[in-house]
Amino acid sequence: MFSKATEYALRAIIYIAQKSTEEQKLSLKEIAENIGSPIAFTAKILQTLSKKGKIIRAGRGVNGGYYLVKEARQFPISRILVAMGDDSTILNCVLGLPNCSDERPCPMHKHYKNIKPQLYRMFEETSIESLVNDMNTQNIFLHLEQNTCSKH
Amino acid sequence: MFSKATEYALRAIIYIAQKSTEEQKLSLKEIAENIGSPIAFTAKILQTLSKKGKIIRAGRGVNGGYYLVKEARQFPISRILVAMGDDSTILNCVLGLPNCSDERPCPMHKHYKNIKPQLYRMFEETSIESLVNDMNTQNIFLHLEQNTCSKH
DNA sequence: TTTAATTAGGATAAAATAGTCTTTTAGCTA
DNA sequence: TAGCTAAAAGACTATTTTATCCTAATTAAA
Repeated sequence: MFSKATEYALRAIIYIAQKSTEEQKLSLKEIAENIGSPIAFTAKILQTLSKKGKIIRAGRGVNGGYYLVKEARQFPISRILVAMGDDSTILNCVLGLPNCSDERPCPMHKHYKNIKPQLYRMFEETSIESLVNDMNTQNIFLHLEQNTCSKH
Repeated sequence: MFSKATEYALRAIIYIAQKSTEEQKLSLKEIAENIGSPIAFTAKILQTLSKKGKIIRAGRGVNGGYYLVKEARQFPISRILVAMGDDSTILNCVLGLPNCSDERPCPMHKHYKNIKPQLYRMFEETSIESLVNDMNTQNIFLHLEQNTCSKH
């Protein structure tokens, strides 16, 4: 559905949002390890989320690291997609046609027209904060490991 | 949502399904022009849809070209995604996590769990034939041109 | 049986995506 | 201020995706 970079970005923001404060920054290493992403690639992504997305900020030097900017708790998840330049999935026609609309529908349009706004709203109306709240009150994690046993 | 190759494949199958019969085959050139895809790349895609997907067949030589295999009219659209190896979008977790499920939900899971089956069913329960029927009875096309004027 | 039309298939190229490595910059602390 | 630490930045590499080109194989028709 999204690029690897966007998947890592979504996981990183969720991890940072849950664990960081301006006083308790998270190192690149900690973040990369806990979201299962390559460390140097993650650095690139975090720079994008900082510079373009203004979702996180970085402190350098000793006790440096990344933390979520305060206002970002209210940001919708779509903000991450936009920062990563990867929001076409929730905006475009299934067949990739440039003019698909109710007025000029493609063959898939009538089937997708009720799903697309749900997808859009999922990313637009879910805030970073709400995900963190869910994680803090329910049994929700970023499960990285491959599930080998049948019971858990 | 899908790769370029998959988008071209979906458009190609829809075009072929609407216009071809075993007696009226369509040339590569005609198909590529009408779905707005690069001709040589389209050839590769049509080979995949023929060899791996068994959705179309090709006749070579004079009066050769592509046509939909008879049984393929009943095939679901998902068949094209599978042939192109691009069905992960309708199967995977939004965050790309390998174990995401009702039992081990990721933070986005509860928001996506009602949308994903709709997406899945859209491709699984819509047949190639039904799209052609819609196109033949309604004002539905593969609109390729960029829409410049405001009225149409 | 030659010729023209047409797809098949392999080699190659270009662009985008994914990922690494090295040097520079900034911030903390002794 | 010197020295350590961690991110920033840019160069570089690898892989995948997108796309092109050329030759071979196939087939119908002249």
